[in-house]
Amino acid sequence: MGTVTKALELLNYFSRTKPEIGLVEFARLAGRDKATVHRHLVELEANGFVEQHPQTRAYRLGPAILRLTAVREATHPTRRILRPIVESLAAEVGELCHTSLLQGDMLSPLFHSDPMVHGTQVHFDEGEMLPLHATSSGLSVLAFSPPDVIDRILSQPLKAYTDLTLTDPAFLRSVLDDIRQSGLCNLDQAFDREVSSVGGPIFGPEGTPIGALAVAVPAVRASREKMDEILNALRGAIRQATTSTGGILPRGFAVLSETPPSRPPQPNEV
Amino acid sequence: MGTVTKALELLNYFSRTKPEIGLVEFARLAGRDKATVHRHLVELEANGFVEQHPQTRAYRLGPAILRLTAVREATHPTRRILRPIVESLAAEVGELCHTSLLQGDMLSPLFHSDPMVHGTQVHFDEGEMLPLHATSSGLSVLAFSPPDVIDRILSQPLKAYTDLTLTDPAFLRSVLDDIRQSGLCNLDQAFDREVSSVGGPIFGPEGTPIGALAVAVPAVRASREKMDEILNALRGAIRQATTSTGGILPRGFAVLSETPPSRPPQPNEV
DNA sequence: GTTGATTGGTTCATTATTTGAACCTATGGT
DNA sequence: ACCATAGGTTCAAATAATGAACCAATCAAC
Repeated sequence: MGTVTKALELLNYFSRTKPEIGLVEFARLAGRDKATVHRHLVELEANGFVEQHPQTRAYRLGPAILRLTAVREATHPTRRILRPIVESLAAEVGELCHTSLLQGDMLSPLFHSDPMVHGTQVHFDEGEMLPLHATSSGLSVLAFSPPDVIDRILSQPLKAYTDLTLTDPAFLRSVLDDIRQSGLCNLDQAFDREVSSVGGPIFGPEGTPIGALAVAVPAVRASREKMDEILNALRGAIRQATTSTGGILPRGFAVLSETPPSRPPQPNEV
Repeated sequence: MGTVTKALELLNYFSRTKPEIGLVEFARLAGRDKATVHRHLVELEANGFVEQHPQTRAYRLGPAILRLTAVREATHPTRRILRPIVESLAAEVGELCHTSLLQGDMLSPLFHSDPMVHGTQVHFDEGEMLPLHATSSGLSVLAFSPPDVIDRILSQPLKAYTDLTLTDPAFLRSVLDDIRQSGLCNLDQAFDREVSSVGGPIFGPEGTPIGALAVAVPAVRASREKMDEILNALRGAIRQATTSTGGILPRGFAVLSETPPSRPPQPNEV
């Protein structure tokens, strides 16, 4: 592992619940020597990726990332476009909805929207990366990814996040086949013991997935009817998210998402 | 210079006008060997800081920065708070308004808003860092910075961006004194030959500047009356930006910004 | 106060990583 | 068929990263 990666990995320890981290704690988290971590933090700070609280001397994310986001969004406005789609989907189904972008072999959460219409909410941490094999977002992305990606992911050890996480490669392949049929993935308590989720892929300009859109529902509220309703709403949001970010839906996908699942085809329809 | 810095500096070559950069061009820009740059890009890509266009193989900013921005904004919502302030100021004065955050000895642009009410606009590149000595934003930040920072900045060679850039340390110190009196800085064509600008500091929780808010006006439109009007509007925006991001105005500053410059004091006023 | 525990930070000889000239391959233009 | 330019790789030489030990400051308990 290169020095650059070691330094950049430090940034991943920041999260919504841990926005400031001290030197010694960083060294513990990263399992590296204090001196090494300090050098890395100094370099990150010099480049504005972290900044130091003047009093506590703890480190937090710096202004450089905000500027870089502004630069990327100016020409490639994924975030600006996806936000209203996520928000209106969340409002429509009344549940927490989130979107994430493919980053290597994980999904990098972009943001979420929680309409807060129920007493219990799903906890969602924007700092936590999502695995491809154990989330509805991840599996829906994987289903439409090139075969070599699928082979690579399924050949490595698959971590079980709960007792319901699917870890058998052969069974996962059959799940991926189902997802390719329906276009979406419904996963029950595979990543979080109390959450049932529905996810679908957002496609890029080459017709391959660049990210995902998903709805997370507390398992206690996840009735069959509710999940069907969410699946329908999600289908539309997926289409919209893909086309408005400049992506193209793969051939089969467009057809599937045109057909409302519960509506029988009309004979005279054009 | 450490390896981490060399890699991170590559990200600074991206800008609104240059959102994708190829390997060889990167090597030219950075003045480093192609092999070195390639290794750095591979590491940045592995961490999601850049991604590669599948067809052209050019590199662009990656999804990791979006996630990190989301994490920072969740607990430290500078961007979300400053946006409406910048937008309403831009609408009020009818000119391009921008905000930037202090990052080391430079200002890192956060975003800008252009109301587009005139035929000519100021060009503003979010990718370009702003120097402290040659911009109204920078000088207003410098004026309220600790003496050791002022000494450090003024003792290093000061680049002249135009023939009107102030580069004499002694004269700059007198300018800083004036800025401390008025709270704001009005600078004419010092960074861009065709732009006149007015800037003021945004203060952090310790009463030291964390960034700046500024209005940029095409020099041809920069009449005395217009600039005075802008100065007044900016004063209010500065107060609002500082307090709503959790900062505190330094002692003298609060008083100054209460007093409209062109209004004579009333004798019976409390 | 004094002690001890914890934190941020630094030093420098040892060690491992980064570096870059040369090389390979693919593509596009003439 | 040729040249120019692009992305990417190799491996010995050069350089930068590493970490155990050390220093200083802070804080809580006694």
